[in-house]
Amino acid sequence: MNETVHSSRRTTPAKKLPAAGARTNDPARTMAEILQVATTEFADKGLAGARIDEIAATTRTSKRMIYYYFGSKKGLYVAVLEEAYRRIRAIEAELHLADLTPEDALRKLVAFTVDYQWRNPDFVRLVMNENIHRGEFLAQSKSIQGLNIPAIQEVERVYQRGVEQGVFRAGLDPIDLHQSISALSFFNVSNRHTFALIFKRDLDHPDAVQARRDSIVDMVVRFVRR
Amino acid sequence: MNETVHSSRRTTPAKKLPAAGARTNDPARTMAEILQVATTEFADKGLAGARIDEIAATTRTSKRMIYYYFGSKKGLYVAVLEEAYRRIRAIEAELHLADLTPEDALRKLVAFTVDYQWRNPDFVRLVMNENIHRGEFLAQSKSIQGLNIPAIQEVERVYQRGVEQGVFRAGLDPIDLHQSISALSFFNVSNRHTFALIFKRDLDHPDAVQARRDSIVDMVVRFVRR
DNA sequence: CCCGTAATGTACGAACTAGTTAGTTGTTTC
DNA sequence: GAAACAACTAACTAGTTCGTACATTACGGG
Repeated sequence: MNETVHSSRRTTPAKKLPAAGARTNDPARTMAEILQVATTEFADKGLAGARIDEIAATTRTSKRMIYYYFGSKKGLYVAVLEEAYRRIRAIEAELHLADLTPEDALRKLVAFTVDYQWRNPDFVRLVMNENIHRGEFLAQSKSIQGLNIPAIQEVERVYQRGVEQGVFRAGLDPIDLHQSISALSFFNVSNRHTFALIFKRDLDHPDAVQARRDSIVDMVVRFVRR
Repeated sequence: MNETVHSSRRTTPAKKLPAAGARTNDPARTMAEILQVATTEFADKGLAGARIDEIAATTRTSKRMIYYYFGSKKGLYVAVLEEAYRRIRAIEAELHLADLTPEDALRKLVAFTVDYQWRNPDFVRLVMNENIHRGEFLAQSKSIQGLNIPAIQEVERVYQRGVEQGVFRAGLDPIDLHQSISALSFFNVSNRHTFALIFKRDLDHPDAVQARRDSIVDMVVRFVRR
Protein backbone atom coordinates (compact mmCIF):
# COMPACT_ATOMS: atom_id res chain seq x y z
CA MET A 1 0.00 0.00 0.00
CA ASN A 2 0.97 3.65 -0.46
CA GLU A 3 2.67 2.85 -3.67
CA THR A 4 3.15 6.47 -4.76
CA VAL A 5 5.48 7.38 -1.97
CA HIS A 6 7.43 4.25 -2.53
CA SER A 7 7.75 4.62 -6.28
CA SER A 8 8.66 8.25 -6.11
CA ARG A 9 11.48 7.26 -3.86
CA ARG A 10 12.83 4.36 -5.77
CA THR A 11 16.47 4.70 -6.53
CA THR A 12 16.51 1.93 -9.12
CA PRO A 13 16.32 2.96 -12.76
CA ALA A 14 13.04 3.58 -14.55
CA LYS A 15 13.66 0.72 -16.95
CA LYS A 16 13.52 -2.45 -15.01
CA LEU A 17 14.79 -4.74 -17.72
CA PRO A 18 16.61 -2.68 -20.30
CA ALA A 19 18.71 -5.71 -21.02
CA ALA A 20 18.25 -8.31 -23.75
CA GLY A 21 15.97 -7.43 -26.64
CA ALA A 22 13.16 -5.00 -26.05
CA ARG A 23 9.82 -6.67 -25.60
CA THR A 24 7.88 -7.23 -28.77
CA ASN A 25 4.22 -8.09 -28.88
CA ASP A 26 3.61 -11.12 -30.97
CA PRO A 27 0.53 -12.94 -29.77
CA ALA A 28 0.55 -15.54 -32.53
CA ARG A 29 4.08 -16.59 -31.83
CA THR A 30 3.53 -16.57 -28.09
CA MET A 31 0.48 -18.79 -28.36
CA ALA A 32 2.18 -21.12 -30.80
CA GLU A 33 5.23 -21.42 -28.62
CA ILE A 34 3.17 -22.15 -25.52
CA LEU A 35 1.24 -24.80 -27.41
CA GLN A 36 4.35 -26.42 -28.73
CA VAL A 37 6.10 -26.58 -25.39
CA ALA A 38 2.91 -27.73 -23.66
CA THR A 39 2.48 -30.51 -26.19
CA THR A 40 5.82 -31.96 -25.23
CA GLU A 41 5.20 -31.53 -21.54
CA PHE A 42 1.71 -33.08 -21.55
CA ALA A 43 2.82 -35.90 -23.82
CA ASP A 44 5.69 -36.55 -21.49
CA LYS A 45 4.06 -36.33 -18.10
CA GLY A 46 0.33 -36.39 -18.64
CA LEU A 47 -2.17 -33.85 -17.40
CA ALA A 48 -1.49 -34.40 -13.72
CA GLY A 49 2.25 -34.77 -14.12
CA ALA A 50 2.78 -31.73 -16.30
CA ARG A 51 3.82 -28.54 -14.56
CA ILE A 52 2.61 -25.15 -15.66
CA ASP A 53 5.71 -23.55 -14.20
CA GLU A 54 7.86 -25.92 -16.18
CA ILE A 55 6.06 -25.06 -19.40
CA ALA A 56 6.32 -21.37 -18.68
CA ALA A 57 10.02 -21.63 -17.94
CA THR A 58 10.70 -23.43 -21.21
CA THR A 59 8.81 -20.81 -23.16
CA ARG A 60 10.21 -17.40 -23.85
CA THR A 61 7.10 -15.99 -22.19
CA SER A 62 5.70 -16.20 -18.68
CA LYS A 63 3.14 -18.26 -16.80
CA ARG A 64 0.73 -15.38 -16.79
CA MET A 65 0.50 -15.66 -20.56
CA ILE A 66 -0.62 -19.25 -20.35
CA TYR A 67 -3.55 -18.18 -18.27
CA TYR A 68 -4.08 -15.15 -20.43
CA TYR A 69 -4.53 -17.25 -23.55
CA PHE A 70 -5.74 -20.59 -22.29
CA GLY A 71 -7.46 -19.82 -19.03
CA SER A 72 -6.38 -22.85 -17.07
CA LYS A 73 -4.19 -25.89 -17.10
CA LYS A 74 -7.07 -27.94 -18.46
CA GLY A 75 -7.80 -25.29 -21.06
CA LEU A 76 -4.25 -25.54 -22.27
CA TYR A 77 -4.45 -29.31 -22.26
CA VAL A 78 -7.58 -29.27 -24.40
CA ALA A 79 -5.95 -26.84 -26.81
CA VAL A 80 -2.96 -29.15 -27.10
CA LEU A 81 -5.23 -32.13 -27.79
CA GLU A 82 -7.17 -30.24 -30.44
CA GLU A 83 -4.03 -29.10 -32.16
CA ALA A 84 -2.59 -32.62 -32.19
CA TYR A 85 -5.72 -34.07 -33.77
CA ARG A 86 -5.96 -31.24 -36.23
CA ARG A 87 -2.42 -31.90 -37.36
CA ILE A 88 -2.81 -35.61 -37.92
CA ARG A 89 -5.97 -35.07 -39.92
CA ALA A 90 -4.33 -32.55 -42.13
CA ILE A 91 -1.60 -35.04 -42.90
CA GLU A 92 -3.96 -37.94 -43.43
CA ALA A 93 -5.74 -35.88 -46.06
CA GLU A 94 -2.54 -35.77 -48.07
CA LEU A 95 -2.61 -39.45 -49.01
CA HIS A 96 -3.18 -40.14 -52.68
CA LEU A 97 -4.48 -43.65 -53.00
CA ALA A 98 -6.88 -43.41 -55.89
CA ASP A 99 -4.32 -44.20 -58.56
CA LEU A 100 -3.15 -47.43 -56.96
CA THR A 101 -4.68 -50.89 -57.10
CA PRO A 102 -6.81 -51.59 -54.02
CA GLU A 103 -4.22 -53.88 -52.49
CA ASP A 104 -1.36 -51.49 -53.09
CA ALA A 105 -3.44 -48.63 -51.78
CA LEU A 106 -4.25 -50.60 -48.65
CA ARG A 107 -0.59 -51.46 -48.16
CA LYS A 108 0.36 -47.84 -48.53
CA LEU A 109 -2.37 -46.73 -46.15
CA VAL A 110 -1.37 -49.20 -43.45
CA ALA A 111 2.35 -48.56 -43.83
CA PHE A 112 1.67 -44.85 -43.64
CA THR A 113 -0.33 -45.24 -40.44
CA VAL A 114 2.35 -47.38 -38.82
CA ASP A 115 5.05 -44.93 -39.81
CA TYR A 116 3.14 -41.87 -38.76
CA GLN A 117 2.48 -43.20 -35.28
CA TRP A 118 6.07 -44.29 -35.00
CA ARG A 119 7.38 -40.89 -35.95
CA ASN A 120 4.93 -39.04 -33.74
CA PRO A 121 5.12 -40.59 -30.29
CA ASP A 122 3.89 -37.34 -28.76
CA PHE A 123 0.57 -37.73 -30.46
CA VAL A 124 0.33 -41.32 -29.31
CA ARG A 125 1.17 -40.37 -25.75
CA LEU A 126 -1.36 -37.57 -25.71
CA VAL A 127 -4.05 -39.96 -26.84
CA MET A 128 -2.98 -42.52 -24.25
CA ASN A 129 -3.24 -39.90 -21.61
CA GLU A 130 -6.61 -38.74 -22.78
CA ASN A 131 -7.86 -42.31 -22.56
CA ILE A 132 -6.57 -42.52 -19.01
CA HIS A 133 -8.99 -39.65 -18.46
CA ARG A 134 -11.69 -41.61 -20.23
CA GLY A 135 -11.87 -39.06 -23.02
CA GLU A 136 -13.51 -36.46 -20.84
CA PHE A 137 -11.57 -33.57 -22.36
CA LEU A 138 -11.96 -34.72 -25.91
CA ALA A 139 -15.67 -34.94 -25.17
CA GLN A 140 -15.61 -31.28 -24.14
CA SER A 141 -13.98 -30.15 -27.32
CA LYS A 142 -16.36 -28.93 -29.97
CA SER A 143 -13.66 -28.64 -32.56
CA ILE A 144 -12.69 -32.29 -32.55
CA GLN A 145 -16.01 -33.96 -32.82
CA GLY A 146 -18.20 -32.99 -35.72
CA LEU A 147 -15.18 -33.00 -37.98
CA ASN A 148 -14.82 -35.78 -40.45
CA ILE A 149 -11.85 -38.09 -40.34
CA PRO A 150 -9.85 -38.48 -43.53
CA ALA A 151 -8.34 -41.78 -42.40
CA ILE A 152 -11.62 -43.60 -42.15
CA GLN A 153 -12.80 -42.23 -45.46
CA GLU A 154 -9.67 -43.51 -47.12
CA VAL A 155 -10.20 -46.94 -45.61
CA GLU A 156 -13.78 -46.96 -46.79
CA ARG A 157 -12.91 -45.95 -50.32
CA VAL A 158 -10.04 -48.36 -50.75
CA TYR A 159 -11.98 -51.25 -49.28
CA GLN A 160 -14.99 -50.50 -51.43
CA ARG A 161 -12.89 -50.44 -54.58
CA GLY A 162 -11.30 -53.73 -53.62
CA VAL A 163 -14.65 -55.37 -53.13
CA GLU A 164 -15.93 -54.05 -56.44
CA GLN A 165 -12.87 -55.38 -58.22
CA GLY A 166 -13.30 -58.72 -56.52
CA VAL A 167 -9.93 -58.70 -54.77
CA PHE A 168 -11.29 -58.06 -51.28
CA ARG A 169 -13.97 -60.13 -49.62
CA ALA A 170 -17.26 -58.36 -48.96
CA GLY A 171 -19.10 -57.92 -45.69
CA LEU A 172 -16.40 -56.29 -43.62
CA ASP A 173 -16.98 -53.23 -41.51
CA PRO A 174 -14.62 -50.39 -42.52
CA ILE A 175 -14.54 -48.97 -39.02
CA ASP A 176 -13.65 -52.36 -37.61
CA LEU A 177 -10.91 -52.57 -40.19
CA HIS A 178 -9.68 -49.12 -39.32
CA GLN A 179 -9.72 -50.05 -35.66
CA SER A 180 -7.43 -52.99 -36.32
CA ILE A 181 -5.03 -50.88 -38.32
CA SER A 182 -4.98 -48.27 -35.58
CA ALA A 183 -4.53 -50.87 -32.87
CA LEU A 184 -1.54 -52.49 -34.53
CA SER A 185 0.07 -49.15 -35.32
CA PHE A 186 -0.65 -47.57 -31.99
CA PHE A 187 0.46 -50.38 -29.72
CA ASN A 188 3.80 -50.38 -31.47
CA VAL A 189 4.48 -47.00 -29.98
CA SER A 190 2.29 -46.91 -26.90
CA ASN A 191 3.47 -50.16 -25.36
CA ARG A 192 6.95 -50.42 -26.68
CA HIS A 193 8.60 -49.81 -23.33
CA THR A 194 6.88 -52.51 -21.32
CA PHE A 195 6.87 -54.87 -24.27
CA ALA A 196 10.56 -54.44 -24.95
CA LEU A 197 11.37 -54.96 -21.29
CA ILE A 198 9.35 -58.11 -20.90
CA PHE A 199 10.41 -59.71 -24.14
CA LYS A 200 13.91 -58.28 -24.08
CA ARG A 201 13.65 -57.06 -27.61
CA ASP A 202 15.03 -53.92 -29.10
CA LEU A 203 11.95 -52.65 -30.86
CA ASP A 204 13.71 -49.45 -31.86
CA HIS A 205 16.28 -51.04 -34.12
CA PRO A 206 15.61 -50.08 -37.74
CA ASP A 207 15.42 -53.72 -38.79
CA ALA A 208 12.88 -54.46 -36.09
CA VAL A 209 10.85 -51.41 -37.05
CA GLN A 210 10.73 -52.47 -40.67
CA ALA A 211 9.96 -56.09 -39.89
CA ARG A 212 7.13 -55.04 -37.63
CA ARG A 213 5.66 -52.73 -40.24
CA ASP A 214 5.83 -55.46 -42.87
CA SER A 215 4.13 -57.88 -40.53
CA ILE A 216 1.31 -55.46 -39.80
CA VAL A 217 0.77 -54.67 -43.46
CA ASP A 218 0.74 -58.36 -44.21
CA MET A 219 -1.75 -59.09 -41.47
CA VAL A 220 -4.19 -56.46 -42.64
CA VAL A 221 -3.95 -57.44 -46.27
CA ARG A 222 -4.49 -61.11 -45.52
CA PHE A 223 -7.51 -60.14 -43.47
CA VAL A 224 -9.33 -58.44 -46.33
CA ARG A 225 -8.12 -60.51 -49.23
CA ARG A 226 -10.53 -63.01 -50.73
CA MET B 1 13.03 -40.34 25.83
CA ASN B 2 12.30 -41.01 29.49
CA GLU B 3 9.09 -42.68 28.62
CA THR B 4 8.56 -44.26 32.03
CA VAL B 5 8.10 -41.05 33.96
CA HIS B 6 5.71 -39.66 31.45
CA SER B 7 3.53 -42.72 31.25
CA SER B 8 3.36 -43.09 35.00
CA ARG B 9 2.08 -39.55 35.25
CA ARG B 10 -0.42 -39.44 32.48
CA THR B 11 -3.81 -38.26 33.58
CA THR B 12 -5.65 -39.12 30.40
CA PRO B 13 -7.42 -42.45 30.37
CA ALA B 14 -5.51 -45.56 29.47
CA LYS B 15 -7.80 -46.36 26.57
CA LYS B 16 -7.82 -43.58 24.06
CA LEU B 17 -10.33 -45.12 21.72
CA PRO B 18 -12.46 -47.55 23.59
CA ALA B 19 -15.10 -47.08 20.92
CA ALA B 20 -15.71 -49.17 17.82
CA GLY B 21 -13.86 -52.44 17.48
CA ALA B 22 -10.61 -52.79 19.30
CA ARG B 23 -7.61 -52.55 17.01
CA THR B 24 -6.37 -55.84 15.70
CA ASN B 25 -2.98 -56.34 14.11
CA ASP B 26 -3.22 -58.05 10.76
CA PRO B 27 -0.30 -57.06 8.59
CA ALA B 28 -1.22 -59.38 5.75
CA ARG B 29 -4.71 -58.00 5.47
CA THR B 30 -3.49 -54.43 5.84
CA MET B 31 -0.96 -54.82 3.06
CA ALA B 32 -3.42 -56.59 0.80
CA GLU B 33 -6.04 -53.94 1.34
CA ILE B 34 -3.62 -51.12 0.65
CA LEU B 35 -2.50 -52.85 -2.54
CA GLN B 36 -6.03 -53.40 -3.71
CA VAL B 37 -7.14 -49.84 -3.12
CA ALA B 38 -3.92 -48.46 -4.59
CA THR B 39 -4.41 -50.56 -7.72
CA THR B 40 -7.71 -48.87 -8.39
CA GLU B 41 -6.37 -45.44 -7.60
CA PHE B 42 -3.25 -45.74 -9.75
CA ALA B 43 -5.16 -47.34 -12.60
CA ASP B 44 -7.64 -44.51 -12.42
CA LYS B 45 -5.39 -41.50 -12.07
CA GLY B 46 -1.88 -42.61 -12.88
CA LEU B 47 1.16 -42.17 -10.69
CA ALA B 48 1.10 -38.37 -10.64
CA GLY B 49 -2.69 -38.14 -10.38
CA ALA B 50 -3.12 -40.66 -7.59
CA ARG B 51 -3.32 -39.31 -4.07
CA ILE B 52 -1.79 -41.10 -1.13
CA ASP B 53 -4.31 -39.47 1.20
CA GLU B 54 -7.12 -40.71 -0.98
CA ILE B 55 -5.81 -44.25 -0.90
CA ALA B 56 -5.34 -44.10 2.85
CA ALA B 57 -8.85 -42.78 3.37
CA THR B 58 -10.39 -45.58 1.33
CA THR B 59 -8.47 -48.19 3.29
CA ARG B 60 -9.44 -49.20 6.79
CA THR B 61 -5.91 -48.27 7.79
CA SER B 62 -3.94 -45.04 7.78
CA LYS B 63 -1.45 -43.29 5.58
CA ARG B 64 1.26 -44.16 8.03
CA MET B 65 0.86 -47.82 7.11
CA ILE B 66 1.42 -47.15 3.44
CA TYR B 67 4.81 -45.69 4.23
CA TYR B 68 5.47 -48.38 6.80
CA TYR B 69 5.02 -51.15 4.26
CA PHE B 70 5.85 -49.56 0.94
CA GLY B 71 8.22 -46.77 1.83
CA SER B 72 7.05 -44.20 -0.68
CA LYS B 73 4.44 -43.42 -3.26
CA LYS B 74 6.65 -44.87 -5.94
CA GLY B 75 7.32 -47.94 -3.85
CA LEU B 76 3.61 -48.53 -3.60
CA TYR B 77 3.22 -47.97 -7.30
CA VAL B 78 5.89 -50.54 -8.12
CA ALA B 79 4.26 -53.04 -5.77
CA VAL B 80 0.94 -52.48 -7.50
CA LEU B 81 2.54 -53.03 -10.90
CA GLU B 82 4.23 -56.22 -9.76
CA GLU B 83 1.07 -57.61 -8.29
CA ALA B 84 -0.92 -56.86 -11.45
CA TYR B 85 1.62 -58.65 -13.65
CA ARG B 86 1.85 -61.53 -11.24
CA ARG B 87 -1.90 -61.99 -11.38
CA ILE B 88 -2.21 -62.00 -15.14
CA ARG B 89 0.57 -64.53 -15.46
CA ALA B 90 -1.02 -66.85 -12.97
CA ILE B 91 -4.21 -66.76 -14.99
CA GLU B 92 -2.49 -67.18 -18.32
CA ALA B 93 -0.91 -70.35 -16.99
CA GLU B 94 -4.37 -71.82 -16.56
CA LEU B 95 -5.04 -72.18 -20.27
CA HIS B 96 -5.26 -75.75 -21.51
CA LEU B 97 -4.65 -75.70 -25.21
CA ALA B 98 -2.79 -78.94 -25.79
CA ASP B 99 -5.90 -81.02 -26.43
CA LEU B 100 -7.25 -78.76 -29.17
CA THR B 101 -6.36 -78.61 -32.83
CA PRO B 102 -3.84 -75.82 -33.51
CA GLU B 103 -6.42 -73.56 -35.07
CA ASP B 104 -8.94 -74.09 -32.30
CA ALA B 105 -6.21 -73.59 -29.73
CA LEU B 106 -5.17 -70.34 -31.39
CA ARG B 107 -8.78 -69.17 -31.50
CA LYS B 108 -9.18 -69.93 -27.84
CA LEU B 109 -5.93 -68.22 -26.97
CA VAL B 110 -6.80 -65.05 -28.85
CA ALA B 111 -10.37 -64.94 -27.58
CA PHE B 112 -9.09 -65.43 -24.06
CA THR B 113 -6.62 -62.56 -24.42
CA VAL B 114 -9.27 -60.25 -25.80
CA ASP B 115 -11.68 -61.16 -23.03
CA TYR B 116 -9.14 -60.92 -20.28
CA GLN B 117 -8.09 -57.41 -21.25
CA TRP B 118 -11.69 -56.40 -21.61
CA ARG B 119 -12.60 -57.66 -18.18
CA ASN B 120 -9.52 -56.17 -16.54
CA PRO B 121 -9.32 -52.56 -17.57
CA ASP B 122 -7.34 -51.76 -14.44
CA PHE B 123 -4.49 -53.88 -15.65
CA VAL B 124 -4.61 -52.23 -19.04
CA ARG B 125 -4.64 -48.78 -17.52
CA LEU B 126 -1.71 -49.56 -15.25
CA VAL B 127 0.30 -50.72 -18.23
CA MET B 128 -0.67 -47.62 -20.20
CA ASN B 129 0.46 -45.50 -17.35
CA GLU B 130 3.72 -47.33 -16.99
CA ASN B 131 4.40 -46.77 -20.66
CA ILE B 132 3.79 -43.08 -20.18
CA HIS B 133 6.68 -43.36 -17.74
CA ARG B 134 8.66 -45.22 -20.37
CA GLY B 135 8.71 -48.36 -18.28
CA GLU B 136 11.13 -46.90 -15.76
CA PHE B 137 9.43 -48.52 -12.79
CA LEU B 138 8.98 -51.86 -14.43
CA ALA B 139 12.67 -51.70 -15.22
CA GLN B 140 13.39 -51.24 -11.52
CA SER B 141 11.41 -54.26 -10.52
CA LYS B 142 13.47 -57.40 -10.07
CA SER B 143 10.41 -59.58 -9.62
CA ILE B 144 8.88 -58.82 -13.00
CA GLN B 145 11.80 -59.35 -15.28
CA GLY B 146 13.52 -62.69 -15.10
CA LEU B 147 10.17 -64.42 -14.85
CA ASN B 148 8.95 -66.32 -17.83
CA ILE B 149 5.72 -65.39 -19.53
CA PRO B 150 3.12 -68.14 -19.97
CA ALA B 151 1.34 -66.28 -22.75
CA ILE B 152 4.28 -66.26 -25.10
CA GLN B 153 5.05 -69.89 -24.40
CA GLU B 154 1.50 -70.82 -25.29
CA VAL B 155 1.73 -68.90 -28.53
CA GLU B 156 4.98 -70.61 -29.37
CA ARG B 157 3.68 -74.07 -28.67
CA VAL B 158 0.42 -73.66 -30.56
CA TYR B 159 2.12 -72.07 -33.53
CA GLN B 160 4.77 -74.78 -33.63
CA ARG B 161 2.15 -77.52 -33.59
CA GLY B 162 0.27 -75.80 -36.38
CA VAL B 163 3.36 -75.60 -38.54
CA GLU B 164 4.19 -79.24 -37.91
CA GLN B 165 0.68 -80.28 -38.87
CA GLY B 166 0.88 -78.18 -41.99
CA VAL B 167 -2.06 -75.93 -41.13
CA PHE B 168 0.01 -72.86 -40.30
CA ARG B 169 2.59 -71.37 -42.60
CA ALA B 170 6.17 -71.48 -41.40
CA GLY B 171 8.62 -68.67 -40.89
CA LEU B 172 6.63 -66.47 -38.53
CA ASP B 173 8.06 -64.98 -35.38
CA PRO B 174 6.04 -66.04 -32.32
CA ILE B 175 6.81 -62.83 -30.46
CA ASP B 176 5.70 -60.79 -33.43
CA LEU B 177 2.52 -62.85 -33.45
CA HIS B 178 2.03 -62.34 -29.76
CA GLN B 179 2.59 -58.63 -30.22
CA SER B 180 -0.21 -58.46 -32.75
CA ILE B 181 -2.57 -60.37 -30.50
CA SER B 182 -1.71 -58.08 -27.61
CA ALA B 183 -2.06 -54.98 -29.71
CA LEU B 184 -5.52 -55.87 -30.96
CA SER B 185 -6.70 -56.91 -27.51
CA PHE B 186 -5.14 -54.02 -25.67
CA PHE B 187 -6.25 -51.20 -27.93
CA ASN B 188 -9.81 -52.38 -27.54
CA VAL B 189 -9.67 -51.34 -23.93
CA SER B 190 -6.96 -48.71 -23.85
CA ASN B 191 -8.34 -46.51 -26.61
CA ARG B 192 -12.01 -47.20 -26.41
CA HIS B 193 -12.88 -43.76 -25.10
CA THR B 194 -11.28 -41.66 -27.78
CA PHE B 195 -12.17 -44.17 -30.47
CA ALA B 196 -15.81 -44.32 -29.44
CA LEU B 197 -16.01 -40.54 -29.35
CA ILE B 198 -14.48 -39.98 -32.75
CA PHE B 199 -16.37 -42.73 -34.53
CA LYS B 200 -19.53 -42.34 -32.47
CA ARG B 201 -19.70 -46.03 -31.77
CA ASP B 202 -20.84 -47.74 -28.62
CA LEU B 203 -17.95 -50.14 -28.19
CA ASP B 204 -19.36 -51.32 -24.87
CA HIS B 205 -22.50 -52.87 -26.24
CA PRO B 206 -22.38 -56.67 -25.88
CA ASP B 207 -22.96 -57.14 -29.59
CA ALA B 208 -20.12 -54.81 -30.44
CA VAL B 209 -17.85 -56.54 -27.96
CA GLN B 210 -18.54 -59.91 -29.48
CA ALA B 211 -18.24 -58.70 -33.05
CA ARG B 212 -14.92 -57.12 -32.26
CA ARG B 213 -13.60 -60.25 -30.60
CA ASP B 214 -14.67 -62.36 -33.58
CA SER B 215 -12.99 -59.97 -35.94
CA ILE B 216 -9.73 -60.09 -34.00
CA VAL B 217 -9.74 -63.88 -33.80
CA ASP B 218 -10.43 -64.03 -37.49
CA MET B 219 -7.65 -61.64 -38.31
CA VAL B 220 -5.06 -63.58 -36.34
CA VAL B 221 -6.12 -66.93 -37.72
CA ARG B 222 -6.02 -65.70 -41.29
CA PHE B 223 -2.58 -64.34 -40.65
CA VAL B 224 -1.06 -67.67 -39.68
CA ARG B 225 -3.10 -69.99 -41.85
CA ARG B 226 -1.42 -71.44 -44.92
C1' DC C 1 2.83 -62.19 33.30
C1' DC C 2 5.92 -59.05 31.43
C1' DC C 3 8.76 -57.07 28.02
C1' DG C 4 10.56 -56.04 23.42
C1' DT C 5 9.27 -55.42 18.97
C1' DA C 6 6.08 -55.08 15.22
C1' DA C 7 2.04 -52.69 13.94
C1' DT C 8 -0.82 -48.85 14.10
C1' DG C 9 -2.91 -43.97 14.73
C1' DT C 10 -2.54 -38.71 14.96
C1' DA C 11 -0.95 -34.49 13.95
C1' DC C 12 1.99 -31.73 11.66
C1' DG C 13 5.27 -29.40 8.38
C1' DA C 14 8.02 -28.28 4.37
C1' DA C 15 7.71 -28.00 -0.36
C1' DC C 16 5.27 -27.56 -4.29
C1' DT C 17 1.83 -25.74 -7.54
C1' DA C 18 -2.30 -23.80 -9.89
C1' DG C 19 -3.98 -19.63 -10.32
C1' DT C 20 -4.21 -14.37 -9.23
C1' DT C 21 -3.19 -9.52 -8.23
C1' DA C 22 -1.23 -5.49 -9.45
C1' DG C 23 1.21 -3.07 -12.36
C1' DT C 24 4.11 -2.16 -16.92
C1' DT C 25 5.00 -1.76 -21.75
C1' DG C 26 3.97 -2.06 -26.63
C1' DT C 27 0.48 -0.95 -30.44
C1' DT C 28 -3.13 0.86 -32.77
C1' DT C 29 -6.50 4.29 -33.80
C1' DC C 30 -8.19 8.71 -34.52
C1' DG D 1 0.28 12.45 -29.86
C1' DA D 2 -2.57 10.65 -26.57
C1' DA D 3 -6.17 7.66 -25.33
C1' DA D 4 -7.58 3.01 -25.22
C1' DC D 5 -6.60 -1.43 -25.41
C1' DA D 6 -3.85 -5.60 -25.98
C1' DA D 7 0.25 -8.05 -24.59
C1' DC D 8 3.10 -8.81 -21.13
C1' DT D 9 6.01 -9.32 -16.32
C1' DA D 10 6.97 -10.21 -11.57
C1' DA D 11 5.68 -11.47 -7.16
C1' DC D 12 2.44 -13.44 -4.30
C1' DT D 13 -1.25 -16.54 -2.22
C1' DA D 14 -4.15 -20.11 -0.95
C1' DG D 15 -4.51 -24.69 -0.99
C1' DT D 16 -2.70 -29.12 -1.61
C1' DT D 17 0.26 -33.20 -0.93
C1' DC D 18 4.05 -36.22 0.15
C1' DG D 19 6.29 -37.60 3.85
C1' DT D 20 7.55 -37.78 9.01
C1' DA D 21 7.89 -37.25 14.19
C1' DC D 22 5.85 -38.82 17.94
C1' DA D 23 2.82 -41.47 20.60
C1' DT D 24 0.31 -45.66 21.40
C1' DT D 25 -1.29 -50.39 21.19
C1' DA D 26 -1.24 -55.42 20.03
C1' DC D 27 1.14 -59.65 20.57
C1' DG D 28 4.44 -63.43 20.79
C1' DG D 29 8.38 -65.32 23.31
C1' DG D 30 10.58 -66.20 27.64
